Amino acid sequence: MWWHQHNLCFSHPIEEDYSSGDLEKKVSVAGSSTGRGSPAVTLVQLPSGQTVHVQGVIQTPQPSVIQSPQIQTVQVATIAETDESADSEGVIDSHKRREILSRRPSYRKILNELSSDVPGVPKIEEEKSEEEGSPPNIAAMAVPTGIYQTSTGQYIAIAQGGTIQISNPGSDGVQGLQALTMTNSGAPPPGATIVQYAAQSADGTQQFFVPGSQVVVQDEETELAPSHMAAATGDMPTYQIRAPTTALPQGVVMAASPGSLHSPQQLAEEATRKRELRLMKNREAAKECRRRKKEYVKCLESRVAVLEVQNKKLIEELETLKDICSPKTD
DNA sequence: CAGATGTTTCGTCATGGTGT
DNA sequence: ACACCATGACGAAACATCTG
Repeated sequence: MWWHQHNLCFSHPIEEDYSSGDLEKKVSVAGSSTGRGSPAVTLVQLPSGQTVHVQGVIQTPQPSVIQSPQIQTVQVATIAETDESADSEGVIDSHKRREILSRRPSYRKILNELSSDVPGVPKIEEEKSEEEGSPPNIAAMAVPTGIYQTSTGQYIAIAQGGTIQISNPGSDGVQGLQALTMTNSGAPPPGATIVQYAAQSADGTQQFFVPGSQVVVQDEETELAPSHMAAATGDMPTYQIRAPTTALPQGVVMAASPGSLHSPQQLAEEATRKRELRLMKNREAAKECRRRKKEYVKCLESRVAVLEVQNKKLIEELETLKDICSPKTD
């Protein structure tokens, strides 16, 4: 909803709260427009507490910083209408809101569009390996043949020579990185456990997929409980990468050919497996989305700061020109 | 210090957009 | 048409701050 409100922010004072704390920050926008031709002064309070005065001296065709390319004025009007009649339409409120809140372009798209207009705005790369999404410590140590992310956000890089590197994106630098070597990286005997890994991480359940051969990294102690519920603090969770032929422990997600499913039980298991996989992917996607969103907000804030400086300069320039054009006549 | 209140973080669901 | 992805919305839990 917040981007719709931004559409109004230059004509109405708005105390804006990103809904349900999803954005974890507040940007207060108080605006006052004195009408046509008069400069509109807008106060933008950044989450850091800094107050930015954005004064529109010159009405340029340039879109507002906080406008998405697809501003939908109709939707804003609809929201206002919904708010007014909220008491009578309480039941359909949720559904209506969902309908009202149509999709906006992704942050990556918006930012890239912004950055193509303004040189100061950094681009969000298509591949996160260029930025903080992929910890630099992985690339610094070896040339990985594959990088995977676990369900708890850790990155696992499998390097040539069988070295597995695990890094925690939450920690900066090399501290979060742990490495281990597969002892039988050449040709593992069928059914044999390839490697056991004990990490100092306080994280709980681990699970990731390695396309092709080994399938699972499983925390034996915490099964598949959600990571935030796992109380493994201080313990040394163990992980195993198993060959697909081994009997998998409970909760292990593993691909199966759909054609081999017959019994209802197998179908149910398949459905469960698909659901688990979907949830896991969506979990990771949500994390990534939030990370992008934060980056997006940061970029917007920095752009506001840049525009503020620009604006100041223009005002000064205007004053100078005024002085030149209309010198005092006394 | 305990309870209230606010904030942050995370997982999940719903849904639109997009590629095949 | 379908699968998959991106993201807003929502609720729950953890954490922080305030208040009596």
